[in-house]
This record gives sequence, C-alpha cells and structure tokens, in this order.
Amino acid sequence: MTKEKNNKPSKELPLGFVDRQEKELLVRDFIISNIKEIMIKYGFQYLETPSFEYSDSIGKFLPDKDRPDEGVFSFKDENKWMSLRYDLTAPLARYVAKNYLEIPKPFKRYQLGTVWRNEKPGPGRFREFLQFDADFVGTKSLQADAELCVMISEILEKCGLTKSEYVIKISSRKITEELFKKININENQQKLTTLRALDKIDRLGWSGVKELLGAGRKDKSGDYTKGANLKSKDIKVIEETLKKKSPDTEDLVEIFKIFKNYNFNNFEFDPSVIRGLEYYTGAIFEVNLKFDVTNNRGQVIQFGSIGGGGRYDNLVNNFGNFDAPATGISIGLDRLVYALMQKKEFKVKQSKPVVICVFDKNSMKEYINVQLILRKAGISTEIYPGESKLKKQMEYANKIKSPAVILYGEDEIKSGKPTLRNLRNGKEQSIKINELANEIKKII
RNA sequence: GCAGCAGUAGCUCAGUUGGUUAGAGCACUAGUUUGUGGAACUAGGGGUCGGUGGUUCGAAUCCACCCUGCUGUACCA
Repeated sequence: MTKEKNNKPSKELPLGFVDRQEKELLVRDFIISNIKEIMIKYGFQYLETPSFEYSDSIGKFLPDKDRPDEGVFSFKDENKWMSLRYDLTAPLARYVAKNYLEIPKPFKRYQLGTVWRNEKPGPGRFREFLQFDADFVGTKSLQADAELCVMISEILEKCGLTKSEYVIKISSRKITEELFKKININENQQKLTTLRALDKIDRLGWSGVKELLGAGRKDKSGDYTKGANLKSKDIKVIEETLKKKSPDTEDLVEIFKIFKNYNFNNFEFDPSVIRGLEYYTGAIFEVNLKFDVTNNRGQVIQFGSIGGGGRYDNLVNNFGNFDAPATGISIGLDRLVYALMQKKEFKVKQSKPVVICVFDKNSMKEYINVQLILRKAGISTEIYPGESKLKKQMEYANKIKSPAVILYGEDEIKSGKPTLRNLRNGKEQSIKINELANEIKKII
C-alpha cells in the first residue's frame, strides 16, 4: 500500500452494517429451520413482501408524527418517496389491506426478512438485521395471543434454550390505560414520557424510574434526561401498580387461563413491560434472556430483549375500513444468534471438504474420478483449487479445517490405492478407491 | 442526538519530560524439507502513527477542528 491508497475505495462498512461469517450464518440457518418446522406445525402461512415500500405505507404510522422519516432509509424514486422497511408488521398491515377480499379470515402468516433501521447501533444490534414475525390478523380471540407465546417458547427451546434461560414477560396496555385514568394524565406527551420511564425499570431499577417520572435523571456519563414531572402522590400510585403480582385486567386473566390449558408456565406477569409503541392496544409480550451476554472483550453488556409483540387492533384500519384486529410477535434473529453463540455447550456442525491434492496436472482425470466417487457418496470433496507445492496444499487443507486429504500421486495411481491422511491425528493409510468413501465416513 | 473514553503494521499493543531512519508479539511471504499441515529455526514484505490545519529548529507525542470506534444515555415502529 502506497500513496495511491487515498484514491482507492474504502474498505470500511457503513455504520451499523456488518459482514456475517459462516459460523454465524450456520447458527442462523439452524434457528430458521426450527422456526419453519414449528410454523408448519402451528399452521401459519409463509409470506414474503418486498424490502421497499412507499414511505407513506410505513411512515404514517410512526409514533412521533412530527418526525415521520427519521429512523428509516429512504430515497426518491421518480416523484415518490420509498423506504426500506423497518419492521414486518407495517408491510403485513399493507398486505392485508391490499388483499383483504382474497385472504382467509382470520389470516395467520409468518415471515422472515431483513429490516433496516437508521439508528445508532449497539452490541448485537445493527442497522440491518433479520427479523422473524408471526401474526394473527382478523381475530379478537385471546387464544391467538396465548398461542403466540406458547409458540415462541417452543421455538426457543428447540433452539437449545432451557426454561431457566429465558422468560416471556407479559403485560397489557389496558393496565397503563387504567393507570392514566387513575392519576389523571391526558396529555399524550406526558403519557409517552411516563411509559418510556416505566420501560426502563430493568436497567435503572425503581429509583432511576422514579427520577424519570419526576424531574429527571443524570446518567453515568453526566448526561441529563428530562422527566415526566409527575406529582409525588401519582408516582406513589404507579409504584403500587408495579407491585401487583397478578393481573386484574380481563384480557390477561383469560390469557393466563389458556396458558394453563397448554401447560405453559415459563411466563411472568410484569406491569413494567411497555415496548414503547403507540400502536399496541391490548396484551404485550417481551422475550427476555436470563443469562449474561458479553461483548468480544468479555464485558457483560446491556443486551435487552430478543423479541416481543402484542395486540394491535387498529393498525390495518390505517389503510381503510377493515375488520382486522390483530396480534403478533417477532424475534430479532441476529440477536438470538449472538446470544446463542455465547453458550459454551452450543455447537453447530460444519462439514468441510476432503481435499484431493494435485501432484501433476496430467493426472487431473484421476483426481476427478476420485472426486466424483466421493461426492456421489455424499462426502464434501474438492480438488485443491490451484497449482501449488504439496506443502501449500496441506497448509490450505489445515486452514479450512478439512478433516482429511487424499494423496494420489504417481505411485498411488499405479497401484490404484490413494493415500488417505487424517488431518486430525496425522495418520495415513493406503486404501482402494472403492473403499475410500467408507473410510472417510469413519473420520468425519 | 447528548456525554465520557479511545484511534500507532491485517490483529493485540509498546513508544519514557517533543529529538536521528517508529518497535514487539501474533498473522503473512520465502526458505531449512523440489510428496506432507498443526512445532522449531532463518530471512523478508508490510506504517504519510485516523484526517486537516496550527505551535516549534524539530510532532506519533502539544493545541484546534473534523472523522471513526467503544461504553453509557436518548430514541427505537
């Protein structure tokens, strides 16, 4: 690299975007195959919608209407603004509205797709990530809400999490609505500030939340956050509400009954679960991990939830007049991958190819013959992709973690018995071509 | 966005109060071994010290601004 490097394209990635390597992708594939299997079992339809939508299809449901395009990546196509989707729920609402007459009602669909958020990234948190969504549209039945939780739990356990490693926290927007009535808050901004404060109880504890409900709070770095300015007697009422051990709203009482019928008990009633969204109208879920997650320096980090959801009875109605009450749940797959990879006992099998070394270009036909036989037997096999000294070829095989190499030089070709070298223990044996596949299977 | 900390080789870092040609380990390349990887030894390549401007006889080191990263915080459909 010389002076010219200034003229060369940057090898840096845009903020919040990452290359994902095989190890991670295989874990992701493992999770996806579990999801698909369970979705079929639960009877959801598979759907894909495009990455881009017209901005007004997703933008006009933003909670803060005063800054409609903040947080999304957008560009102007001809004269219309389009944006990369920021979740899979808004596109679902658009899809349901567009296809309302054709789709079954209720409509159950699941979707796997990349979403983009123009926000500051954090550990295990990117500006481009894969999300899984499952929703019921067109039913008010609480059976749907309950089943979503049971289903998520089945997915997590299928992926290797034990009951003690995760919990689904549940609350209802109805609880906070009643609370607001009780303490007489009507102003929307104050409601939002209050909800956001409550949402932080995990991290800040009640004392921090109390500060945010009152005048405000100074964080570790010295930054100051303005509070909701509630009266201390109202804060007292909120504190009492948060202490409740069991729900007194009808929806949650019903949902918990259904859980019992499913024998599902890995949930927790938690009135501090808020999920910040304005569009939720009933039950709210949040999927939390119960073990520490660390960054690549080994420090424990604030990881937050790996997914959540809830009931949103009015969202589809934003596109017109539809009878489409809905409930859904989503998981951030990359966050689940990140967390899963931290579990020591978690392993995903990677099959690496057996490498056939190249001694002499004129013997290519012989190498190909061995390759065809092994591939036919279902063994991942490659002829060394290059022209190097044997030492280089061995180093290559070692580097890609190949289980074995096949040495098929002049002498071996003459006798029809290639040498199989086990790269884990260095042992070599000379084997007839037609017995090669079976021998290799013993090694793998 | 706000705040704190930090940017020296591909990676992890050292670099003394400003002083010649900027160092180490790992990785990489070549060789010791022209049919044998993971060990050892030898040699080698690789840096406008994040960028720009300033102070100075002299800056990786001091100052200003900018960029990037980490952590917290805000926002998070």
